[in-house]
Amino acid sequence: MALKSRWLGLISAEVCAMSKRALPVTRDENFPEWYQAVVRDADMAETSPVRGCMIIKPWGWGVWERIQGDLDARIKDTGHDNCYFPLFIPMSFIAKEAEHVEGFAKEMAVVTHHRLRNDGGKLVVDPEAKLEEPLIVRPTSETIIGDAFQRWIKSYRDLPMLINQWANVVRWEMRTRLFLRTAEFLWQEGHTAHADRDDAVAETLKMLEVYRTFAEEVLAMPVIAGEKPANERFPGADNTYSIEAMMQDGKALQAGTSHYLGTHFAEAQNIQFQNAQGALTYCHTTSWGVSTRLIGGVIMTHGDDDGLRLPPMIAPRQIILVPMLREKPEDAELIEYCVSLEKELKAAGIRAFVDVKPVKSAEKRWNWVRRGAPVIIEIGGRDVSGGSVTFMRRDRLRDGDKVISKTVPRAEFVAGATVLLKEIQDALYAEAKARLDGNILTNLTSFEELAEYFGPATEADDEGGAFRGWVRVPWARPEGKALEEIADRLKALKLTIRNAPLVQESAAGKCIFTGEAAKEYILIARAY
RNA sequence: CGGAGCGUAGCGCAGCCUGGUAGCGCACUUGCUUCGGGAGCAAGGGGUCGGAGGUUCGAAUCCUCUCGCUCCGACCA
Repeated sequence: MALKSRWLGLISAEVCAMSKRALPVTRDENFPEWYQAVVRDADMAETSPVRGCMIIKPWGWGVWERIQGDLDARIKDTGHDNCYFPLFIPMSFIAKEAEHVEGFAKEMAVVTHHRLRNDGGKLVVDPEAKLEEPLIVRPTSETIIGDAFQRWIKSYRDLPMLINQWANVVRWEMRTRLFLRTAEFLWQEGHTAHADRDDAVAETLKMLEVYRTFAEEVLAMPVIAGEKPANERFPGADNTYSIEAMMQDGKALQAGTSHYLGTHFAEAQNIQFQNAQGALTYCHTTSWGVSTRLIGGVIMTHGDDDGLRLPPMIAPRQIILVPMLREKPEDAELIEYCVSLEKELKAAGIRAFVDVKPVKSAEKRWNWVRRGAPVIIEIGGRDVSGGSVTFMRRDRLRDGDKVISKTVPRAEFVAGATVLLKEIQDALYAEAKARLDGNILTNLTSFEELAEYFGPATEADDEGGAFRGWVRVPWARPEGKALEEIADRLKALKLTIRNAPLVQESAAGKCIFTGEAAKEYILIARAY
C-alpha cells in the first residue's frame, strides 16, 4: 500500500489507504472545513485584506459571469430593463421607510468625509472635509430607486415600471463566510412599480418563478419556492417569497427572494401616478434579488470529496484538454491534436480549453478535478495515433476509488460532446433533486416529535455531525406574538421556518404549534 | 458584540509545558531517471514564528495588550 501521500499526518493511515481524495478534508469529517477547502482549492475566491470581503478569482468570477449572462437574459425576457444607480445613498433616504431603517441600520457602512490629510507624515481623515450629509453605502437600493421612480412616474401610462440593476452592496455583517455571507456582495436587484396590488403581486411571483427555473435549469439546484412567514419578511415588505435549496449537510440555503412591498415605499417616497380617472394614486412596488451566494449554494449542492463539480451551463470551461506532455519532440504533435480538437468543440458551441501549462499532466488533471470542470480529456500518443479521445466525467469521476476514464473515437466524442454535457447537467440535477425529495420528513405531528427529530443543538452538529433534512408540518399561520413565541422555540433548536411552499396539497390536521386547524404546510430546517 | 478554539514557508502541521535566534510532509526550483498518468533519487529556494510592548544575558516558547481567522450565539442574501 502506497502510503506516501501528502495527506499523511492529516488523516489516519487507514483512511489514506482506503482512498486518496483531492481535498484534505471530506464532507463527512467536517462540512464547514470542507466548504472552505473547496472554495480555496477550486480557485474560486479568497479572503481579502478587508475584513469580510472577498477576492473572487478568475474561476469563481467565470461562474458568476455565466450566472449573470443567463439570468440577465431571463430578466430581460420578462420585460425588465437594466440601469445603474449610485453606490452611495443619502442617509436621509434610508430614514424614509421606518421598517426599512430598522432592518438595516445596524449593518450600514457610512461615508462621512471626502478627503485625507497628511498630518506630519501620517495620513489622517481631514476633519475639514466632513460631508454635510453622511452617505451610506447601499445595503440595497429601494430608497434611491424609489426616489427616481417618484420623478419618473406621473401617469398610469408609465406603469408598470420594470427595472433591474447588477451591483455590489454592503452589509456590515458580524460573521462572514466566502460567498455565503460577505460584507460586500454582488447581486442583481429588480425594482418595479405597478398600478395595483394584483399586478405587483403577479410580478413578485413571476420573478420568484424565474429564480426557481433558473436555479433548477442552470444551476442544477432544485429549490422549493414559497412564502416566508411574517417574522422573516424583508424590512418594509408585505410579503416575502423565497426559493430554498437543500445543501448536502441538510441545511437550507435561501437562494433568492422576491418581495411585494405594498405601498409602503410609495407612501414614504411619494411614488404616485394619475390613474385613468385622473386620481392621484400610490404605486405598488416590488423588489427581488439573487446574489453571489448562489455560488456557495452550487458548491454545497454539487461538490464532492474531490472538490467542486460544476454544472456545464455555468462552468467557465466545460471541456478541458490536457495533453500528456513529456518534454519530448512528440509533444508538438499532442498539442496540435488538442488544439484542433478544441477548435472542433468550440465550433460546436462548447467552451473547450487546452491546458498547455508546463506542469505535470497528473497535476493538471487534479487541478481541473478540484475546480469541477465537467469533462477532462487527457490526450496521449496513443490517442493521436489512434484518433481517439480519452476522457473523464467530473460528475462520475470514480468507481469506488478508481478513476473512470473512457476512450472513444475522436469523431464520436465530438459528435456527442453537446449531449454529454447535457447529460452531466441533468445528472447533477437528478442527484440533488433526489436528495431534496428524499429528505423532507412529512409525518411529524407535534412539536415534541420535531424537537426529537432534530435533537438538541449540539456543537457536534456543526462539524458535519448527523445529517438532518427538512421537516414539513401543518400550521395555522399564527401571527404577531404567537408567531414570535414559535420562532423563539424553534430558535432554541437552531431551527427556522423556511417557507410555506407555493405548490402544496390542501392542509390537513392540526397546527403543531397552536393545535388549531392547519391552513397550510411549512418547511422547517436548520439554515445558513 | 458575547462564548470557544487557533494564528510558525504557498497549503497542512510539529516545536511552546521544561526559554538557548526554527523543523516535517506536500507544493515550488534545478539535474538525472521514470512516464497512459496524483512517479523515484539527489541538490536547492522560501519563514524577522500575526503585530506591539514587557520579563530575561537570551523569547516561537513566559507575561500584557492588540489585530486577524475559524466554529457557536445574536443578525442576515
